[in-house]
Amino acid sequence: MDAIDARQGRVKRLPREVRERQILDAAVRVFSAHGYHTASMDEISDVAGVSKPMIYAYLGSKEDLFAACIRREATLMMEAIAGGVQGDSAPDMQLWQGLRAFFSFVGAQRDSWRVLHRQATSQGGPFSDELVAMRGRAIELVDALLVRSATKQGMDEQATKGTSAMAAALVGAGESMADWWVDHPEVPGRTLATWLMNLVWMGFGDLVEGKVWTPNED
Amino acid sequence: MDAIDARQGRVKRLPREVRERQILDAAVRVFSAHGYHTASMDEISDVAGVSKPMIYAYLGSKEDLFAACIRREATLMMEAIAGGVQGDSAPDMQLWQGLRAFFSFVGAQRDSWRVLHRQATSQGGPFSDELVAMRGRAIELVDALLVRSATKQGMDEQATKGTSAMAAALVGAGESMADWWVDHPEVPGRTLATWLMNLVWMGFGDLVEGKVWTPNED
Amino acid sequence: MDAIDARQGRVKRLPREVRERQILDAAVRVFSAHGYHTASMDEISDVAGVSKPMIYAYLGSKEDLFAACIRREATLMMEAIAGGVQGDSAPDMQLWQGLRAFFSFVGAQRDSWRVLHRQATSQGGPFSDELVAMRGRAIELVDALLVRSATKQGMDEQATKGTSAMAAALVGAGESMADWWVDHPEVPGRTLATWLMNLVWMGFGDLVEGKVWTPNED
Amino acid sequence: MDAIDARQGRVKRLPREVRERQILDAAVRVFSAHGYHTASMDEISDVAGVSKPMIYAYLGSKEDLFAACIRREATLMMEAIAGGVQGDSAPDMQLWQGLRAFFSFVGAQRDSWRVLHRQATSQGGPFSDELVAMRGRAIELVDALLVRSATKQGMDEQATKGTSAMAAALVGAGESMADWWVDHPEVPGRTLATWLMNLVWMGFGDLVEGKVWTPNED
DNA sequence: GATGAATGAGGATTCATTCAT
DNA sequence: CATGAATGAATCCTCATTCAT
Repeated sequence: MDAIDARQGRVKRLPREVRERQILDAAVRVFSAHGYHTASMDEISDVAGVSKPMIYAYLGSKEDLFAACIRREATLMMEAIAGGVQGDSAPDMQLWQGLRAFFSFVGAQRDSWRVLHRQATSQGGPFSDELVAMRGRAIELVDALLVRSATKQGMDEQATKGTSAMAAALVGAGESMADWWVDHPEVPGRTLATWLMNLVWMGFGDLVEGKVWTPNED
Repeated sequence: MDAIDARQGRVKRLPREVRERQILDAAVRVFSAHGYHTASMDEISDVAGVSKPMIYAYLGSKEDLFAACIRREATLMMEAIAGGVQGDSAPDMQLWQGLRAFFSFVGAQRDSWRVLHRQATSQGGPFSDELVAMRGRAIELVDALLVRSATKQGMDEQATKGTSAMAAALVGAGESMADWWVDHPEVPGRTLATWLMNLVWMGFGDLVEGKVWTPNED
Repeated sequence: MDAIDARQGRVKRLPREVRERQILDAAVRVFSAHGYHTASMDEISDVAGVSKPMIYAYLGSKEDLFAACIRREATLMMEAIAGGVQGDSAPDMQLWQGLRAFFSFVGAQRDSWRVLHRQATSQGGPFSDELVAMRGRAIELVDALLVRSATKQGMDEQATKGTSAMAAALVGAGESMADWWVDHPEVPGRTLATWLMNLVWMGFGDLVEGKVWTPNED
Repeated sequence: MDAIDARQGRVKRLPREVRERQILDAAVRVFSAHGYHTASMDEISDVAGVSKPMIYAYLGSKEDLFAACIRREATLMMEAIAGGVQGDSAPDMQLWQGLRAFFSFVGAQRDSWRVLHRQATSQGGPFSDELVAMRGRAIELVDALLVRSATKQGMDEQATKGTSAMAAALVGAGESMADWWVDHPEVPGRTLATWLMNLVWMGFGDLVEGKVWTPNED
């Protein structure tokens, strides 16, 4: 009455892997729609078509579940970006390729990823750990690009100091621009990438070449 | 502890204005520390040294209270920035002055403001209304600067299109840099302002002058 | 600055009697509109244009206040009815006069009295005391009429027993009819009185005369 | 008290249906005892031997719960009355049977039903919806009886007009008499039914036969 | 493996009531 | 006399989480 019950309807005895994906998909949807706190495990289990105990068994607590969502989505994004960048390109081309990939990804996930991103960065607790780490790695990558570019062109020690801050700025600029995109969906991602590229890369290039802006007095 | 308590008057009757300030101060502290959802009205009332009914009587619901916090803090910030910018300066100087003021303000409020900012932007609901509006105004101001600068130098129609996106990027870059600052508090705010100035302003200047970056192929 | 302040606006130093009437008027309005529990002392004080401490000083607790409302309104009603009945009339005419007065009163107070009545009879607690007493007196009066009428006509001992129950029924019928009136306001009160008179008085008359209805079997 | 507690299974898992009945039973008890507003969900859950979340999960909000109580009890009553009336009896016998059933039901539920009835009719809000509907149907049924009886005996057009008002009066008289019963429990329900029958039916019969009461002058 | 049943704990909100001025 | 200021005490409701089946 349990093992021999072959009617393939009643209780779908799916492999764990499939169940986990179902749950994560539902969780991403619900978290995106309502935010971390407002989302309820009940709704997630409903959307997933899985009972709550299963969620706890497979993914752990709500916090764990959220972290798993972030991890999965962020990983997808990093992979998308990494896949778009050719390792043997020049630094500027690499940055360009990365930006293109970034905006492509965000454009395709408009409703899910950016909301998750917001949620994760805003929660004070341990939630953002995954994302902070991911963001840190992104910043480091950009920083490496900047440094490589600068070094190659002979940037002086002094000026190098701020590259990491600038990398952070660049990443933030990208995020902010993605945000701006929500209200201007007609602009193609490629254009955004171009704008940002010009804005920051040209400025950085000037900097490397010694063209420094300084306030007159102050 | 009840009858012998000789401290003059168990309950100080303070005017509404004072109490409201107390409450807002406490609310900013608590919201910053725990985030909107996790913060409890109980804790806020404790920190404020006021009973909960007073909060509801004076500031309304939790949501109202949060909005009031955001409004107050954001207004303070905008005023600080506006106060730092001289209307008759050149665009680049105005931007510089604004950045200086921004980083000064953030530096002074390190623990409170930026967290509130995060909270507000992450909550999907009506919370962020105040802040979104404020941010919109900030972006508009920067945009005006960019446009003014570009026009003066004869930027072509085509290129002008993206100024608002770039303004958004710049604001985001600033926010992100402020975030980076948390982990590098030894860097003076002035330096941050300089970096950001160089990063974006120089790039923007190049753009205006027709030095456009374009991908080789793609 | 207190006694000599002759500007007749600021603090109206009205005699207690007037204040009490103001408060009771407001209370009746608010209780009628929202019901006892849902009504708030805040709203009553607002409507009365008097501060809450005054209410407590003059009328006591919320419960006391409600009782005072009931008492006042019920007394008005009893007086209206008593005023409409001529002591030297025949029983049937007295009942008729009473019904006329009752429906007149209810018709004039449509929005206030009946709601209060409902509230009072429904609250389990000590609220209804006033009203129950008043209602009891009304029933007694009707009962006296019935008894007088019956005795005069030589009703046998046995049949007399139920007069008090019938009086209660009559009062209830009147209340219920008044209720029905809300949905049929076009019917004049006089007509209602006639209907009720015919319904119960004629039946009672038959009873007195020995025309008793009994179930065939059962 | 924790580990050694050997009673088999601390929490009995009962099917939803059973729990719902338990909850409704408790709710009827508590609402009857304290009235809608004064009753607390805490007490209901205590009495039901169920935790509050179950109540909300199964029956919804306090308002919903109250409505469910009214609905259940009123339905029971209507069924009791309907079950007591024989469709092929004469109108007077049907009324008689209905009254008998009504007083039987009320007599058996003395502590619960009538109080609920009072509560429901007194609350202004959407509570009474169920009950108002039920009462309306009762009045319609009685009205139908009256009309049928009158038509059969050739009542004139004019007099027929007030049947619905009289039906309302009759229902109110019944309720009021049931109320009076609380203070005179020694009287058997059958007697009450007889009294009421005589009071209203005989009067109605006279009316039909043209014996109309009219005030002498006025 | 899978789930309906069950709850402890806590959170927002309201309100009658009373001081201190 | 008159009131704004202040609060203790409840109340409704929700939700993450876990058993027993």
